[in-house]
Amino acid sequence: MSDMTNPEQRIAELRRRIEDANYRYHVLDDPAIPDAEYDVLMRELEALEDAHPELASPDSPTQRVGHAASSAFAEVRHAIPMLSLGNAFSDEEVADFVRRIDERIGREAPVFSVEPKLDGLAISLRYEHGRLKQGATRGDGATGEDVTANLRTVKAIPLALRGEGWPDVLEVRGEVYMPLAGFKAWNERAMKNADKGKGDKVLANPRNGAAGSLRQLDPRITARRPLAFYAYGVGAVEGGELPDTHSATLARLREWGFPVSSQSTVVTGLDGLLGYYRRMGEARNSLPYDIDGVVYKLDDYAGQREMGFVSRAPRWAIAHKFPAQEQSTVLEGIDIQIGRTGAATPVARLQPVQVAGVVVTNATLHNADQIARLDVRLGDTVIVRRAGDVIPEVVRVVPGMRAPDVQPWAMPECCPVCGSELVRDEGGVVYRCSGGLTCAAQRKEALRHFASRRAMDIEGLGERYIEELSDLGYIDSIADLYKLTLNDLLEMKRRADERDGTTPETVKGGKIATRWADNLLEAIDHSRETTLERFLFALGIQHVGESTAKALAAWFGDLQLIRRLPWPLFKRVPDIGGEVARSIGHFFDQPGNQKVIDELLERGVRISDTHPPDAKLRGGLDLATVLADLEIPKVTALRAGQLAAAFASADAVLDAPEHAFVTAGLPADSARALVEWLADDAHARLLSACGEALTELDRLVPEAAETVAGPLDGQTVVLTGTLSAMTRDEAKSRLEALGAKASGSVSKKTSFVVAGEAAGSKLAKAEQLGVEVWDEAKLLAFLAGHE
DNA sequence: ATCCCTCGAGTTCA
DNA sequence: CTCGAGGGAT
Repeated sequence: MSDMTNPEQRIAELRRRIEDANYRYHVLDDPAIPDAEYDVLMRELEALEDAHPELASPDSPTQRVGHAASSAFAEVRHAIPMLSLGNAFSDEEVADFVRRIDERIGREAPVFSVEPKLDGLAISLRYEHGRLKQGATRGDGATGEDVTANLRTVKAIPLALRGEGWPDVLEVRGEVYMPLAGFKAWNERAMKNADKGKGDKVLANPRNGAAGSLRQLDPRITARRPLAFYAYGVGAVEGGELPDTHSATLARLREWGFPVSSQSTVVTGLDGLLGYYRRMGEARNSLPYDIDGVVYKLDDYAGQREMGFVSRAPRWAIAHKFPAQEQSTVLEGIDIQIGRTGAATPVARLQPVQVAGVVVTNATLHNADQIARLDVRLGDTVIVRRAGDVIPEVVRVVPGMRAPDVQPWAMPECCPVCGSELVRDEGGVVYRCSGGLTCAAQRKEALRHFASRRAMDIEGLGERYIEELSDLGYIDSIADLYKLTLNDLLEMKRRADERDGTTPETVKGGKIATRWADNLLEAIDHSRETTLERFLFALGIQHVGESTAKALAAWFGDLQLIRRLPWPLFKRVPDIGGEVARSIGHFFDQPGNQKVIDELLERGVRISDTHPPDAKLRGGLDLATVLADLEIPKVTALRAGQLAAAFASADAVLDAPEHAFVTAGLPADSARALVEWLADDAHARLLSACGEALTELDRLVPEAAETVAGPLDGQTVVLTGTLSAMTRDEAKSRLEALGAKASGSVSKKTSFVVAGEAAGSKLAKAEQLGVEVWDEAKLLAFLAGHE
C-alpha cells in the first residue's frame, strides 16, 4: 500500500494517525486503536524514516524513543517566573483566603477554577509556531533545567499543537507525573528482575519516579518510564490571545492537544471550595494518580491581576493540602510480639506522629526478613504510611540520618516472654517461640482467640481480664474459664487493684461492685452452648481457621469422632491436604489437649449440632484412598490402588511379607520402601488405626445423599463494603444458606461481588476483572425472591 | 514443577 | 488489609 503513495505523504499520514492515537488516549481518555495496531503504524513509520533520512523531523512520534545521552542540562531562565503556591491546611485558612479576595476586590462569592494537585514535577513547555521548542523543569522558579529531550519522550505531551488559533509563542505549564498503575507495574517488573541480578531501578514512589525520570541524562531511559502529563496553566504568550478566564483557557489547551485533568472544574464561593475538597478527599484513593491536595484559582484573569502577588506566590491561588498519608518519624525501638501460634512479630515503636488523621505510635515490621530488606535500625528516621489507609507500616528508612555505629537489627534468640528459644520455621520466614503453652503470651493469645466473637463469643472477656486472670493464676487453660466462680473474680479484681495501686470501683455504701463479674459469668455460661464449627475453631489448631473448622464440622459432624480420627482421614475433606491434616492429627495426639477437651465437656460445654458424617464421604472411604493419603514414599495413588486390589484390609497389608507387595504388582523399589515404612512402629499403628477408622466410618456414613438444590449452588460470592439492612456476616450466612460459597478475595472465579457503601479495593478488583457486582438493593431483592 | 486461588494469621486505632 | 503458604488443577 505504502509504495502506491509517495513516501512523504505516507510519512505525514502515519505521523498524523499516531499522534491522533496519542491524543485520543492521553487527552480524550478514549483509546481509538488497539496497542497492536499502534505498534504496526509505528514500525512502518520507523522503516520509512530510515529509508528516507531527509524526511526526518524532531516532531515525529518516532523521536519519542529518545536519542543518545547528553552530558548535562542547560539552564533555562523562565520568562515569567514559575511561582509556588501558598498552602492551606485547614478550612479556616481557606476561609481567610476567600475573605482576602472579598476585602481586596469586593467579591463575596467569587468563581474559582479548581483542580487536583498532582504529586509530580512542575514543568514548562514552550511552543513556537505550534511546535514544541523547549521544555524545562521549574527549578527554583526563576531558573530551571532544559529537559526538552526527555519531555519529548512523554507521549502525553504534544510535539505539535492541534487545532487552530494558538498564539505564535505559547508556554504551557503543568505537572509530569507517574500514574500509579504504571508505577506499580514498573516496580513489580524491576523487583522480579532484580532477583535475577539484572534489570531496572526500583522506584521509591511515583513522585520520585517522575522526578528521577526527567533528570536522566539519557532520554532513552526516560522514554521507557511510564510518565504522563497534565496541563494546568500558561506562562508566556506572544502573538495571540487567550480567553479571559482560567477555566476557558484550560478548555482551549485541551483543544490544542494537552491533557487536562478531568477532575478540574469550576465552583463558587467558600462552600464550593470546601465541597470540592471533601469530594476529592473521598475520591483520592480511587484516582489513578497520587494527589497531595487541591488547588483553588480565582477564575477570571482580571481578578487575578487585581489581587497581585505576595513575594513569590500569587494572592489569587492557594493549595489546600490533604493530611499527609506518609510521614517521617523516629524508630525508638523494636518489640517482639508473640502470637497465638508462637509467631514472633517485630513491631516498631515510633515517636508519635500524625498520619492521615490519626496518631500512630506502633507499626508492624512483619518479620525479620522485612527488617533486613528495609535495613531498619534502632534510632533511624523512617517513613510511615497507612496501608490501604488503615494499618500503619514502615515504608523505608530516610537515608543519611543514621547515627554512626548503629548495628543492623537482629531477631533475639529467646522469647521475650518465657525465655524459650525462638526457632525459625523450616523454609519459612517466621520465628516461633518454642515454649508452646508454657509461654504466658501464647496462653493468653489462645484464651483471647477462644473467647473471640467468631469462636466461643464470650462477651466482655477482653484483653484486660484475660491478662489479669492469667497473670494472677486463676486460669491456665481455656477449660479453666468454665470453673471460675464469683468469688474468684472478685478476689482476682481485689488483688489486681492492689497490685496496680488503683482504688477499687465502688457503688454507694462502699460495697464493692460485682455487676461486671455477674455479667462476665453470665457471658461465660452463655458460651457453653455452642456449635461444632465454633468449638473446633476456638481450639486454635494450627492451620484450622473458620473455614476449615466449618468444613470439618460439616463432613464429620461429631467431636468424639474427630478427636480420635487418624490424620490421613482428614484429607478426605476438600481443601484439607497433608499439612493441615497432620496439624489436626497432631493437635489431638497431645494428651494435654485431650484433657482440656474432656474438661470443657465436663464443665458444661455442649455442642448442639452433632450429626452423622456427611454422605459425601462415601467414595473416599476405601483402602486405596487411605493408602495414598498416608504419603508413604514411592507409594503413589496408582500403587495404592494395586495394593488395595490385592489386600482385603489394612491389617492384611500390615502382615504381608515384601514379596506379597511385588506379587500385588508393585515395582521392587516401591515394595522395598513400603516395607521400610512399615518397619516403623508408629507407622504400623497409624495404618492399623486408619483401617479401624474406615470400618467405623463405613458404618456411620449414611447411604445416599439427599441434596436440596439451592439457587446459588456452585457460585462463589464476595462481600465488601457496609450494608445498611443487615451485617455482612448475616448477608454471608443467608447467601450460604442458598448454596453460595462466600470467599474473602475477588478473582476471575468469583460469580459476583456484593458491594455495600464505601466498598474499597475488592470492588475495584471486581470491576477490573469484569466480575458482576450487586448493590444492596439487588441483594435484598434476590434474598426476598429465593428464601 | 508451576500457576492461581484461598485461607490463616497477624496488625492499628477509635 | 496484607503477606505467606497450603491445596489443587494443569
